[in-house]
Amino acid sequence: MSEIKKGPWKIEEDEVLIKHVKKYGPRDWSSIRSKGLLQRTGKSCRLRWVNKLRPNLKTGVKFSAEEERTVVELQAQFGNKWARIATYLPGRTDNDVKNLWSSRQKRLAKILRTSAPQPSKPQKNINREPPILQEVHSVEAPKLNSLAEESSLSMSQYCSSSYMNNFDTTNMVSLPELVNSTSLPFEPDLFQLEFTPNEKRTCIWPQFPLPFPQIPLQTNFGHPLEHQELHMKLEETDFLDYFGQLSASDIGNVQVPLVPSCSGPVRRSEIVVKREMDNPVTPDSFIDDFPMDMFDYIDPLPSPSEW
DNA sequence: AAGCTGGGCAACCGCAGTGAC
DNA sequence: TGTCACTGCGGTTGCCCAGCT
Repeated sequence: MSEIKKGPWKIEEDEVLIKHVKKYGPRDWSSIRSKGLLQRTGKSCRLRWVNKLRPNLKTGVKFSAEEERTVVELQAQFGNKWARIATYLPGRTDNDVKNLWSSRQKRLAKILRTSAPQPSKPQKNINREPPILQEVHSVEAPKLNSLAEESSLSMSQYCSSSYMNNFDTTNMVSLPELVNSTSLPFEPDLFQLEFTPNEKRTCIWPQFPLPFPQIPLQTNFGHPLEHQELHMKLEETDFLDYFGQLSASDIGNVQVPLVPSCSGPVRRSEIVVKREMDNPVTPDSFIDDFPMDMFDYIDPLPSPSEW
């Protein structure tokens, strides 16, 4: 048997493959080699067909913002089930979706990495904000990208964000933890942005008793908050809107479905707004280029101006 | 102009599921 | 029931090219 050929496909090879599929349908991939038609493995032939030769593919067409949003939402829902996600995007292959996601994560990681303050020694969750919040404080305005039209997000998107996807249910974060800088559920490795697919993910707010713990919240803006005040402010934010008509005391063990909802408007992070004041950049350009899940993460926090 | 870097993309690899025997 | 071949999927790698220095 001749050597197995690898590497880029030639036009002639494509033609042979197309002929085979026309004749026998998209199957019997192994027979292509056994018949001596091509020196490619069956797997290689199938991959070539699925990713490049199949009809109705959007080859060379960039993902639209809508498609990108769909990918983000479905990834939150299904995890890294690229083939499954691709079925929701006509003309897109699992490889396309996978590459898109990979690029997106690289882009985000770079934004976070390049803007991160370099600590002299790693400190583990001591008197610090969640790392992501720190990054957001200092991040520089990136260039625009296709996510530019992202302007409103829901709390459910927060729960379905890729950040949250980093956590197994064992890593669920409570709201008090989120706002309490002395108790952090995050690990520095979060910035590796490696995900743990988990189809049954739910966003659980374990034991969210109100009023909040008697720990003054020390923000980056130097505004200690008493829990009652924070409670009041949180109620004013639309983050509680997510929970619909639940009273605050009902929120103790809410399980939030990960399917993104179309709930009401959610403001951009006030933290980002604060930072914009410190480092004026064009607001839109600053906001718009962030991966939407970055805002997902920080949306629930109340506005410093409201404190 | 040359070298470097990063993003996008195509293709390969390894593993798992499934069905035929 | 076990084995094998085939197929599908997700992770990873490597190439190409545009933009930057």
